[in-house]
Amino acid sequence: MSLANLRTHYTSQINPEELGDQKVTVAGWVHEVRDLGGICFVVLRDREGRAQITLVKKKTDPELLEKARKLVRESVVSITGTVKPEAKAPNGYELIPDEINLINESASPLPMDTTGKVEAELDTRLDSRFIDLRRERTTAIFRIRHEVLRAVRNFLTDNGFIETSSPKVVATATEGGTSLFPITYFDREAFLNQSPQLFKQILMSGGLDRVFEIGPIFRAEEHDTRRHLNEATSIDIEASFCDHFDVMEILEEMVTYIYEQIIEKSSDSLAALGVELKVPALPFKRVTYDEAIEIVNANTDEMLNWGDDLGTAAEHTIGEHVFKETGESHYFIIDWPTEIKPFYAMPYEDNPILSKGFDMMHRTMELSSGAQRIHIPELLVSRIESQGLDPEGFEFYLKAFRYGMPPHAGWGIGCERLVMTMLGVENIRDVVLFPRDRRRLSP
RNA sequence: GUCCGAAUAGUGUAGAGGCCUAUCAUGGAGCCCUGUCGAGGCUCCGACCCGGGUUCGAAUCCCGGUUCGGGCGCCA
Repeated sequence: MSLANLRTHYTSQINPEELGDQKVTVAGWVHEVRDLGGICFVVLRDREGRAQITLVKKKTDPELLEKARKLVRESVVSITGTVKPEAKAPNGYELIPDEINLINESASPLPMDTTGKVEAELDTRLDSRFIDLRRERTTAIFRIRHEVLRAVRNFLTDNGFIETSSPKVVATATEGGTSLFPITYFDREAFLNQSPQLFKQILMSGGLDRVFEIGPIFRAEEHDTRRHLNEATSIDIEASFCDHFDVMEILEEMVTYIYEQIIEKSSDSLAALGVELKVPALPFKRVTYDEAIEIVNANTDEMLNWGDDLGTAAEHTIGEHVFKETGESHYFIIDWPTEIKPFYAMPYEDNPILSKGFDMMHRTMELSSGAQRIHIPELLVSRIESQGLDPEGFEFYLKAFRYGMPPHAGWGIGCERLVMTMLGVENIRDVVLFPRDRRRLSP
């Protein structure tokens, strides 16, 4: 038996002028039942919206009316009825039912409210994500995330990038720095990959020229903040015959394109979230590392020395400073000391204590980091060594540099941070369906 | 990891040693109600995180634990 007869239309597809007096079947969840005595309203919710089913006591089969009154909220139903244009009804129509098919009754009470009357805490919502997703606000976030990723794919594809995938199970640490999750790979130890970095660089040696990847990254850091996850989604690119400034332009253009696309395609979701988006102005301000240090030292009690990394407080100070000056949330920090950037960041030829690494910042947090990469094998080996790492562990990677590696550059941007900063969401877990953090491993 | 804070019906909350037989909202059960759209009215149901301690008496104070939230660190 086909289930196609359970639904002919989404609620949003019912146009009362076109479908007036016609029979339709809608399927979804019982959002609410409002029984006024002589008249009873059932609100059915599907992914696209809601429909009001109206049963007038005097005109309805008593059995059907009783069935409607007894519906348990959040049960799955399929309802067939006649579309009746009605100015008093939400969306300008209501459905006069012939048949109410109770497909799966919900248990009661619900783990949380779905109507927006009583807020639930994030932890409660994540424990019952399936119910949380039945709330308009939550769905809106994930609809927008989908459009963000679609915009990324469109933009990068249109700019000559090929979508690739790199392994998530790897033999060795990719970059040093962060801790990795060890796993068992048959009889060997392996790790979950922290970044596609080394693999996308190898693809440059392979001549793919411009690649991108959207995929999971794993970090075993025991961080405990509103903007960190142990499993995140990274959007990465790598491009040959480019320097860091070239890929910074690609990055800022991509970000503005995404904002434009979300405004165009997701106005309903933005409205549900109460967010009014402003497209960032191009080009993003370039702040040098030296200027960043000065801003922090001039505006706070903190005294940073040249060579120090920028902490959370420093990032906020610089972000607020740039925002005051430009009215923009996005900016770059460039010309970082080589020593505090990863080994693969290219030092400036004429001043090797500075690197061609950059960070792309939002007022509130770091969104992306990138660099022109070292393409010269000898230099790469000496940088690996000077960061206290063993080049032998990187042989699979270094090999690709000895047989014709073009100069190249790239970046990675955190998908969740991009979405949360765009929507003004305060906790990164809000923009992940099933977040993995220091404590949460289920659901 | 560390510092600060919190934990009360399914959900969100009030509560400052006896006023607690624990507040309110939402929810659930039931009744009334013909235009609701956070419907309204009435009745009922449902909770003090765990373990010690102080006290005549603890939801309330103290100690330990657990869990959650926030800041910082680590990191992107």
